[in-house]
Amino acid sequence: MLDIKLVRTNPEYVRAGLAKRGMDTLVDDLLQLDQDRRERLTTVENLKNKRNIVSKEIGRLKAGKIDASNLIEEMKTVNDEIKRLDGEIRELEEKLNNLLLSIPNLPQDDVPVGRDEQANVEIRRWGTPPEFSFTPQPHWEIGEKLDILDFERGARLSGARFTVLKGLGARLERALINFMLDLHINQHGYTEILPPYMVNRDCMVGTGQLPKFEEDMYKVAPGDYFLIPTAEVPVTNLHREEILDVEHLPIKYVSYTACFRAEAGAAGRDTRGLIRQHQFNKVELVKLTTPETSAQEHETLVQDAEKVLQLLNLPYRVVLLSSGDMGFAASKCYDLEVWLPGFNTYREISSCSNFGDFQARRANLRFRREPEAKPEFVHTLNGSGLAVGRTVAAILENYQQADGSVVVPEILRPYMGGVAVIK
RNA sequence: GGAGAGAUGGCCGAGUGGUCGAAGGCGCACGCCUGGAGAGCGUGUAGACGUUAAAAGCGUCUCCUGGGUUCAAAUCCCAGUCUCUCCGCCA
Repeated sequence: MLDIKLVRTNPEYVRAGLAKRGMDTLVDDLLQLDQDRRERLTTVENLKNKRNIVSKEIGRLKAGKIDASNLIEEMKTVNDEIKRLDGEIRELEEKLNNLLLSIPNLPQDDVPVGRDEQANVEIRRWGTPPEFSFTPQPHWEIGEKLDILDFERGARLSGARFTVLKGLGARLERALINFMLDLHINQHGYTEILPPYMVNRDCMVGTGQLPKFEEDMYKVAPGDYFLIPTAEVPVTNLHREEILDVEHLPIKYVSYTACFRAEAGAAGRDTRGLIRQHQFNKVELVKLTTPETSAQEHETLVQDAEKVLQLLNLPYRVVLLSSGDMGFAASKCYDLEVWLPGFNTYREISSCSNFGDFQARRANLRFRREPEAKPEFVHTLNGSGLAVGRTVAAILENYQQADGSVVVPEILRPYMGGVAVIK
């Protein structure tokens, strides 16, 4: 959520930022609602002040057995006016708040400006795409032939975009989850969180999924629950409504969860394979930090995610997303794209974002520098470390051999009971 | 699912209609004291919003949430959420 005070004091800056996202008509609406609200607020607060003073006077008179009925009558008309103004203010605040909740974050200054992924900037590449003496297969064909991925039965159980993992396929998924968690816990200093997979509406508003993207979320029938689309939601909201001690920052959490996405707008895209599923596994990194350190923490977050790909020896590149390609809540975002030989291209496997105070303001997530200091909003960051299903796809495609078998990356073998080849 | 109890400041806890944003204690900060520490003593310790260029000051709101009664609500009424205890069910 944008800071209404920033809109008020620096509307041109906000207008310019939103223009980079391809929207600019909202600032005037915000200013008008804000001004209307403040005008009425000043009036009604003066009336309430009067009411408080007179009420105390009435109390004194009654205590002294003196008649106060004329003052009580006067207050009745004042109360009618207060009630009317309070109603108007409530309406204006609701409009203002709804509008603010539907406006995306402003891009940081070093984010490339553009309308879509065409304007993204490649930052660096790591590794060399493997050469094959045969035509590399897409992962779904490899997985089906090895009888470790079962798309047909996934569809029978649940429908399109659901997959069953079997035997060493299931084992590989589980090995990756444990490998990633161990790496981030032991080498990168994150604390593991295993959160609920269903959260309430407040959490979804806090991280920015609601109110704008409700149609992409799975809603659970009894109660007002949502299936989490990413561990970002429960983990970022863990400290909502809290004021954290500055010496506890940065807080670094790593969390494995299943993720659930309706993919409502993705009909016809990535219909085969593991790339786009309604349910998938992900290991997520989340940081809460101070404003002055968030840019640096963002860089190290990306490096922590890259380390997974490096240890698995999977070629990838880092891309800085353009203003038009970034997610709603992000102020700056790097994607990691892994090389997929079956697609002959790089595909997103991790998205690492700095949200600034955008989510913190929604979730009322603050910290205090000194015991007596005024609370400030933290900066929140997160990134996949990594999407597990896509990592399975990347391993199958990069490590495939002419005979249809797949070599297990060395670092995973201890997690696979020593299995070196899936055949 | 049934029955009951409860929700007050960072924490504990008092407060059943009127100088209550809230006693007291703990914790924390600063000062005094001390060779130093502790004890002791003193002072101070919520947040949001509005007014302001900003601060100070002032005002409004907040005692789980949302409505209501009243000139006046932590306190009375209604609805909801959450926590705890007992019973039932259950991996």
